[in-house]
Amino acid sequence: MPELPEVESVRRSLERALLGRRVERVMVRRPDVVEPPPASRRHRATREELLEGATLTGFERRGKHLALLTADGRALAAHLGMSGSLVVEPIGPGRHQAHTHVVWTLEGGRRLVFRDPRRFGGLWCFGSFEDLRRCRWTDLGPDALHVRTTTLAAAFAASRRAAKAVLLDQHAIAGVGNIYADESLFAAGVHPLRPAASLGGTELGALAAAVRSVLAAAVEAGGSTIRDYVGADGSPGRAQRSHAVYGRAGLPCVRCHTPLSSSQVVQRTTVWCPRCQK
DNA sequence: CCTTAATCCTGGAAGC
DNA sequence: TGCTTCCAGGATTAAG
Repeated sequence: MPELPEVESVRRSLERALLGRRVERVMVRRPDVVEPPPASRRHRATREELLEGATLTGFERRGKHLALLTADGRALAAHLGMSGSLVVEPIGPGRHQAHTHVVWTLEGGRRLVFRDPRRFGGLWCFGSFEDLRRCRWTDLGPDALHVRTTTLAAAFAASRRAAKAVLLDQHAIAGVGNIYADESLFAAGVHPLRPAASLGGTELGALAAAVRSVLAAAVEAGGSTIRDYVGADGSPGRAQRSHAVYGRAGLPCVRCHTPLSSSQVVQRTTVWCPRCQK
């Protein structure tokens, strides 16, 4: 579900709500969504490893990956998969919502909850941000929000795959998923099936600029809510209102009114304008 | 390298 | 109304 803009929106509201807060207690309701540190892989993660007693001092993101950092150096990696959410909410009476897997009770009377119905996401415990980066982030390409034309050009030149496949490849550029790959390709006028290495300098510049501006605009709109995404404050995003192609197969192109085409590309539903995208 | 298909899951929507 | 099928913001793995 969440791509870079959704994860960045969550990061920002976690920072706003939780920076400097202390975690009083952690409750794990589904241990299998949590992976303990590499040194103690055969044990379940302890509450300490899940940040109990720690003061939250930083919220970092690379691509679609989040890291929660604490004053004493502990670090928790989070990935939201297709349906995951991290939400800060008041502590109320009654049962937890379905699929609430981990609950952090915070000083000051609120809690942070990790929910993930499909459980494609997860949490990974580390003793330091260094360890987290080494274990979880080394294989990620540069962050897509600020991707440089030269970076994109190098990745495209080195590949014999379709343009959309390279955009979706987190090793090449981190953060672009199915929605924003289609939106960026449309904004740049590039057909999703164009061989990546066939793009010229002007096209690569346009595509890199499109990736940056499409993602930045979506961040500003609080991300896209297609089905169930909510930010850390529980509110849905608004970026879906400005989608030009995603979810609009068969509808008229916003630029030229030609009906949008759709098919499977790299196993993902892909929508493009047959006239605007060459 | 590259692509394809299968896999991990749940739930909402569409189809009959 | 109820049952079945398909589909979904992701990512890894094995097979060809």
